[in-house]
Amino acid sequence: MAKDDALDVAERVHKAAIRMLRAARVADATTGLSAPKLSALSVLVFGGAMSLSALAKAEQVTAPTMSKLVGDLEAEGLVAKRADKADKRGLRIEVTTKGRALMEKGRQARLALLTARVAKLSRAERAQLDAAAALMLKLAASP
Amino acid sequence: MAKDDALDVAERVHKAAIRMLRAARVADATTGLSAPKLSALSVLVFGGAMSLSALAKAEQVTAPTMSKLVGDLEAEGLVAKRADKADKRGLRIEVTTKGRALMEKGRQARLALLTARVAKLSRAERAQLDAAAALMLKLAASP
DNA sequence: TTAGTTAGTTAGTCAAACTAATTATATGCG
DNA sequence: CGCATATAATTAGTTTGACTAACTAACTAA
Repeated sequence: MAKDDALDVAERVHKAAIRMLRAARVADATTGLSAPKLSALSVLVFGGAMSLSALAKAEQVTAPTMSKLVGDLEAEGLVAKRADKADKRGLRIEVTTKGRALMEKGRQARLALLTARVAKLSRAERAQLDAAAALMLKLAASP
Repeated sequence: MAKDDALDVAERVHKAAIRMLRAARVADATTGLSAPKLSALSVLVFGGAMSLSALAKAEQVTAPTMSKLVGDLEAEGLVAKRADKADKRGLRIEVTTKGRALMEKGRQARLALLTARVAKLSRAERAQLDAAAALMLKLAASP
């Protein structure tokens, strides 16, 4: 049976994830923040304070790109740069209370959109979705 | 039980989808094409030839932005513009053979990455993932 | 027929990506 | 130890991709 062939499953999950996130994306406007800035902020909130290079790597951009983004976020009071005690070249980039609040707002808007739709599913379907979420995380983390 | 609450499920699926696609994204470099161009090309391949405004809407950008992107893609020989017979103002944007091949290459690279990981799952897990894909499409299409 | 709408393009601006080069600090080897 | 090399972040300059405003051409309906 072709239906559970790894390639076909990868294909369908890939496409479905893209469509779902694309639909959710329309909610981002509520923050007034650009997608790259919102995304960087989100990584900081969930991953905790980190160096500029670590953040750049997480976001798959170069250090200069992230340097500029973080500079802008700092100017808006959404993140703060602290010196790294152990390494004088390095930074610790932290989310401020204001930054956390704004990120949370955008996140809520996205989730509200998705939640309204998830709520229409049956209990069994929600369980199915939840189990798949764990699997997708596993795929993402896979070596 | 909180575990199948709609908000929690939405939250976990949202995060998992983001992480999975972020992991897959590293493969896009193989095409030499930028993300917006690759994405537009992909919409054309799967959605078939369409007008500029339809493509712009699908990609959630404005008409001028898409006009420039399509112009670039045309210059690279990846798409072709044809006049709309019924409406002389309109265009039909078609993918060329070359465009289709390049898009397919990028798609394969992404999917190869995911497929390798999906293949490590059990048959039951793949089935679970596949069922969830259908549900995510439903969420994306939901009004 | 003419007023209003829709399709697409052009012009101009800004944000976000890159590479190359700079500065400062760490690290490691002879 | 001292110098070469590597690493962290920034600065400078360029390109790409996003927007709005303004335009032309063509369609639609009063």
